[in-house]
Amino acid sequence: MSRKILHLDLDAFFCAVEEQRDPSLHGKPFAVGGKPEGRGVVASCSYPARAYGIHSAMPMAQALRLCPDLIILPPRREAYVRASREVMARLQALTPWVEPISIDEAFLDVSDLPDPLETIARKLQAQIREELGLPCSLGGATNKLVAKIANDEGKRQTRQGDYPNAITIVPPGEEASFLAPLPVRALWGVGPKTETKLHGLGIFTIGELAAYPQRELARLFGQHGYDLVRRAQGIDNRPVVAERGRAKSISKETTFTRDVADGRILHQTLTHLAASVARALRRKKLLARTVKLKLRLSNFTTLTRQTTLTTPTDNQDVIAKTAIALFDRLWQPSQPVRLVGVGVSNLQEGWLQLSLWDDAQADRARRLQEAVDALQARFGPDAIHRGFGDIEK
DNA sequence: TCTGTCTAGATAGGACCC
DNA sequence: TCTGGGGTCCTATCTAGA
Repeated sequence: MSRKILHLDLDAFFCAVEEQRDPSLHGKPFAVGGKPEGRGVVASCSYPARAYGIHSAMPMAQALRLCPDLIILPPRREAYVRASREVMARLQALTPWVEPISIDEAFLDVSDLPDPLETIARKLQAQIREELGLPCSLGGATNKLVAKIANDEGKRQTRQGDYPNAITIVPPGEEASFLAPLPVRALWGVGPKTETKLHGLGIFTIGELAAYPQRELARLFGQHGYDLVRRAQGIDNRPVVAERGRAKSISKETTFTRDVADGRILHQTLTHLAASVARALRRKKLLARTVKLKLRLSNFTTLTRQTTLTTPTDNQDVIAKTAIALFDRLWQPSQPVRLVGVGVSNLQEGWLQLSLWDDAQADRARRLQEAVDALQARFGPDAIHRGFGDIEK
């Protein structure tokens, strides 16, 4: 018995939410994203804007050149998160097997429901449109990979200029033949680099990829080669996972409007980013052991440096000082910088040990730990070997 | 004490996704 | 000419310890 998997994608999601707030936007070319003068890019654009060749991730200045009348709206993330929660709640009411993959996409395993996939998809689409006023498209198949590609393909084939509201179902047994004529770029895991390499081998369609000797692809691409062939054949046994795991990393970065070569400004920016990362850690009740610095130079070269602390932290001073120390070792004074970023990884649940202590003990331990962190940030990770774990009550 | 081998973890960068 | 931000995963390389 084959599985019944749906992939749901909210059409031009940010724009659809903006249209709810201001219905006069309907039918007009508009985009949500950063300012054109501030190196901003398009996060989402309306379907009338797409008719001008505008697409997401395009620099806003370029979008404006393609469509001088383009209306530009700043992103309102909280509104999108609220709308997304409403949608996910509808999906979870239908089945517990819902895997959100981003703010506007989710997989559903509806194998337990008696109706055919297409009927389930139509009901869901109508419900989300009627109850929330949001357009969406769905793809259905026996696995996640084909459902997702079916949805992308269905949306691509609908008429331009309006929300696609597409529903595309691939019946069991037709996975490989559905995929075969599509370009390799349509396959998950094939980006610009892999696409170029595959073209170099004379592989342009998924069907050609599926028929290519697996051993040869494995030699050229390693494990990735095996995975590519299996995907090209429409094979994907991954389950729909209802619970998403804890975050593995948290990062904040910023691109300057103009490249910056002033060390003082760069240090200040790193301090602000570190504070923001620390706030995110505390909000999620997490501690991090690894601090990572990201630097992008004028020529778009991206450099990263990271270091692992002996004791995990959510202290903004420790994160800032560690990031700045990494930066000072990497950056040559007066070198223009396009972007700086601060990230943390190696995350663990925060302050679990303290749950057994009273408030005064917890407070003393916290202050002691912060002193340890500060010394470590100043003198390096090896400065103190007796960390939190050795502190006696 | 020195050297070689294996392994695990840390690090840096690349590719990809939305 | 231009290329955001926030993630995940993979690979190659280096290093420290057994």
